[in-house]
Amino acid sequence: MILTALAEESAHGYGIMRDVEKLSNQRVKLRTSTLYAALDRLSANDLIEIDREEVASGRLRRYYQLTERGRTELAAAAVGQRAQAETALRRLGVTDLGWSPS
Amino acid sequence: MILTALAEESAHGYGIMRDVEKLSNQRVKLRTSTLYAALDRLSANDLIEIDREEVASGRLRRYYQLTERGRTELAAAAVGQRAQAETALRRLGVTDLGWSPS
DNA sequence: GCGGGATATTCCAATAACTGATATATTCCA
DNA sequence: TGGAATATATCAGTTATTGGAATATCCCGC
Repeated sequence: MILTALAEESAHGYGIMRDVEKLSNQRVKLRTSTLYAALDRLSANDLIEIDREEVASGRLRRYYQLTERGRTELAAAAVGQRAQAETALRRLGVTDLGWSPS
Repeated sequence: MILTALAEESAHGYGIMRDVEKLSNQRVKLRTSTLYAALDRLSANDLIEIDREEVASGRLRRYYQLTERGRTELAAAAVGQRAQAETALRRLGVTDLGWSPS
């Protein structure tokens, strides 16, 4: 979800938090401790990298962006997850296969 | 993924393991320790329950099935994940939106 | 002007989850 | 006869998440 939040344009931690909430229809709320730790791990694994740092009104803002590897892995994961979700719905016999991506 | 594995019919641990591998195109391999602990947790959370136990050739086989709650939560999660995957692909500019659910 | 919520990151201790390994036991195939 | 597949259990060690507190500014309403 963090990678998805960064798929369109670079964002900083707090912005990612808000986007992930929106993406999940408020069902997933990242704690700051989870988020910043995840950001560090994703950086260490070369899936994201620092785009730039800004200081706006005394507050630091560190913008992250997807790396090429992050882009590739997100695409692969998304294709897999979509297929898995379809399988689940088909197996459950859910007939309404409509959706509204945000 | 465990819930998805159980969406069609009840299955036992080892069968779930194989199905999850298949569902994920071999990308996710559940370790036995992960799997059986997860099964215990899902039971405790009333998402799955024991369907029946069999003894086939000296080996125990414990079949699990989704509870009504498990069914509902899986459906909700699948709808959410599909939407999230679509968003990711759209944001990445992936134009091939076809898929082949297994 | 004052409290509260939003913005923004950092760090900690406690809890939860996953990993890798080992154990047990049978069946089937080469 | 040795290895892979089938099946589950359990343990110690690592990794990840949680919930909280700390720090600081800005904006809104009252």
